[in-house]
Amino acid sequence: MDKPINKKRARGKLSRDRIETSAFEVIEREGLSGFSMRKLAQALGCEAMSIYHHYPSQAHLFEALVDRLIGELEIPPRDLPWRQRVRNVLHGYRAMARKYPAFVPFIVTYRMNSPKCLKWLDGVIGLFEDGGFGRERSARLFRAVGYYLMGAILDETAGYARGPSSVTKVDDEQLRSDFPNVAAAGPYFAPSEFDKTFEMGLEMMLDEMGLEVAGNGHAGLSGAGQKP
Amino acid sequence: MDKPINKKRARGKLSRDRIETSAFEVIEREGLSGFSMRKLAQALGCEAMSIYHHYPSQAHLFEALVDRLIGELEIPPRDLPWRQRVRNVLHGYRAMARKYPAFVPFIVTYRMNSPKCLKWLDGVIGLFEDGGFGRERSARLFRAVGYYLMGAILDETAGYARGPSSVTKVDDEQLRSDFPNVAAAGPYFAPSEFDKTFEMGLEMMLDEMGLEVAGNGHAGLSGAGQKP
DNA sequence: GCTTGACAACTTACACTGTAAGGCTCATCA
DNA sequence: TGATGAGCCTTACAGTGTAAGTTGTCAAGC
Repeated sequence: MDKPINKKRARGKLSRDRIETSAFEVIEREGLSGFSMRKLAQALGCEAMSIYHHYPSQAHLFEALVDRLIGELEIPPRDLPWRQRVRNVLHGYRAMARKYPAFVPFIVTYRMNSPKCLKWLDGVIGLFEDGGFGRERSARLFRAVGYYLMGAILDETAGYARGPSSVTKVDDEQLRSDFPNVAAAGPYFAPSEFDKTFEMGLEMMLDEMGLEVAGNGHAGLSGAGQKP
Repeated sequence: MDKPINKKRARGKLSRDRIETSAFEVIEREGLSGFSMRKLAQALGCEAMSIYHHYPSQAHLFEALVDRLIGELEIPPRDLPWRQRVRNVLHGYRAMARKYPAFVPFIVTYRMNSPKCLKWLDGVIGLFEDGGFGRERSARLFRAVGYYLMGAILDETAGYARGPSSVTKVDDEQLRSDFPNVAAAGPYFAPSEFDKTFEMGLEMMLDEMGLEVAGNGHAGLSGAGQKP
């Protein structure tokens, strides 16, 4: 009774752009595990299989989603202080993650290999090399800072503050009596504290790297430092 | 032709212990997304629905798996130097993750709230409080170090070194010419470098915390330091 | 030994998933 | 005008988690 005789095909209705935009919406609305090609199709007003004319598989679609997000990120210009450039890169990534929280679990487990993603990766690693640490140390610092960033966005979007995902629950009273340290730390795990905690950890790592670059004090200002 | 007339029920064959052990095996063999109740049942030599007599849902089963893993972790004794205690906790968690790499994506997105997990959490937060940072700083340092750890085990188990998960691939030649920084950093992203990179980042964070605890030098030896 | 009850396994069934294979319609071009 | 192919739809299949109901098995009480 829904669509009586309207057999007209909606030609040209779909496009990669429209599909991807809808996909983000469905993912955020239904959650990553609640997403399905059929729900996406419904949001688009088409049949599920129509999407397969634009992407050969769901994996290809998701890959396009990552590409779109990473493609919007920028590498901070070289005329900024080095430390500020690193901050900007991390904040940019984190902002993207917080814009699409439901998609984060996919992002952090996705191994990027598309040109768009590699270009961004190349820029970020280059940024670390600009710090003058040399190839090896740059690579490792990039990794270490990346670990921190991935863990942070994961916790901030899918973490404890969203409530327990476990089925067996411990109520507040028992928490306070049996797990006092957790109870005491609880307030600092709240979403309102995310920024402050993230900055603290980030500046810790930057301090260490600054120590290294400048030899002693907290410098690590700009451009390419000394190479070993 | 498989089971001709053998209608005998295998009573008491199943147990939570046996199911969980098999579940870990199936997860590691088939991957997290390849896991299913039916495959688990097959590994156990029973029907899928029989498992539901021991766990009301797959979520409950997975929760039990996390509980089992976390339950095996230990809080390092207080007579060890503080810095060593932190190292031990992180190494313990990381070793667990590397033992069940396919399960890691679930672990890092799981919000623990069972008594067993909370007990461990309480111990770890308490360990940070033993560092003498005070409640707030302890909570934030716990979080920051946790971010680093989660990101690390995620990359080491599900990360780039396992090969790209993307569908569009860039070959090595193009990588070297178009993304030289990535190509140069590549060797340091290999699994053989995991330990070294992890230690570097960990010691960086410990150094910062040591600086804070001791006031200046790299100390932060043992027990409860001064509280602000 | 026989009956009874509860427990632990099995059977069936349903709504949902991704997607392979093929069909239909229409704009474009020869 | 007829052919082509792009763009969407239909059908179908093997897989998923799990609700509901059934049946085989064993221990306890008579």
